[in-house]
Amino acid sequence: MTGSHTLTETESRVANRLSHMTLDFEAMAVTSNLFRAASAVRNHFERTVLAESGLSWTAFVVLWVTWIWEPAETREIAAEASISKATLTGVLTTLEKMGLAKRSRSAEDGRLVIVTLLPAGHKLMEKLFPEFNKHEVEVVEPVAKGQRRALADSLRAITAKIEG
Amino acid sequence: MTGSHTLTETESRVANRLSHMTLDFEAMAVTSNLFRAASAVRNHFERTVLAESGLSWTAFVVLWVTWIWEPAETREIAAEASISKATLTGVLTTLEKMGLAKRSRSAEDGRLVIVTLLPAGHKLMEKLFPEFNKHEVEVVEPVAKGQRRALADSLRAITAKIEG
DNA sequence: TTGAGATTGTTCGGATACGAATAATATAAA
DNA sequence: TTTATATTATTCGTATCCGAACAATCTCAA
Repeated sequence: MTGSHTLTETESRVANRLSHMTLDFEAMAVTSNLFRAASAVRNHFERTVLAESGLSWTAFVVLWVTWIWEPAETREIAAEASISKATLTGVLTTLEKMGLAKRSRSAEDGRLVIVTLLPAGHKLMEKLFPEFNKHEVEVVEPVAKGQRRALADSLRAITAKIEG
Repeated sequence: MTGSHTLTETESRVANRLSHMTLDFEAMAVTSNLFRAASAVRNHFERTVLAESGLSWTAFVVLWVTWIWEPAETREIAAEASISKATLTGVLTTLEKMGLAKRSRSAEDGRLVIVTLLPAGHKLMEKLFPEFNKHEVEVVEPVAKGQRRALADSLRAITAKIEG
């Protein structure tokens, strides 16, 4: 836990502040823990597996998506990486500066930009991704094996509901 | 889903790229969906409940933590909000500029900075938080009622494992 | 053919976001 | 008392991150 306060302590304080209101503490606990977990995992990955390559979390995700779907259109990448087009522009510039990926104009549609990995990008991902997955296993380890699919399903359901 | 590709399609592509490796797709699905969900929820909240107040997600969280624990030390707030001290400095400046909170030096320990809410901050949170919780309920709605506690517990376990 | 409307990537402005270095303060031992 | 060590918030540099405005391109109806 980041903070020094327990969940029940927080809930009781909130209840005091809003004693006249009916609040759904279970929903609160879900979103609250969702962000703590996402933030903790992201920082952990950036400080361990990704640190040696000098990649930010987002840079890695963009690289990964490109690696899987290449040649990939930027709009695809942005959607798959859950970032805006504006953000992707900056991250792609970073990846180009690092010599890992490159942009090229689409021949069919002059508006589109196509992204491919350079040799250094391929080499990096082939080394990095297995390590990354090992850390993913570690991260998920405290969740009982029989619970992991349910966890992924619940998270996917939340995303689908919002974005659907 | 943000992207146009299904999960199995992605997995099969990854398997092709790394057919010589043993990968844990279940762990991959958990972390992947964790970030999609967190990102989707955050953006949804920023575009709906928080948009009218002009608050970013982080600014809201900092405001909320302060509201609950006030008077609060900045190190407490940073830990509770899962952000670095450096980030908090900037966010607090924003909140002060908006007239919602204010800083003051601790009398006992000259190194510490104490944060309290201004009247406008109190008023805003009393109005905003119930609305926020309503959206939290909506977000969690697609997860079966009996599954919500398990979801929160799994997420908390992941955070604890990393930060413990 | 042309011109209105839609789509795409980039730019711009402003707000996070973090690690490292820093200055101020506190605490401890010598 | 003084000195070394530790702790705190801020500053600095750099990299996201997004919405809005923009220019380039495509589409399709008139």
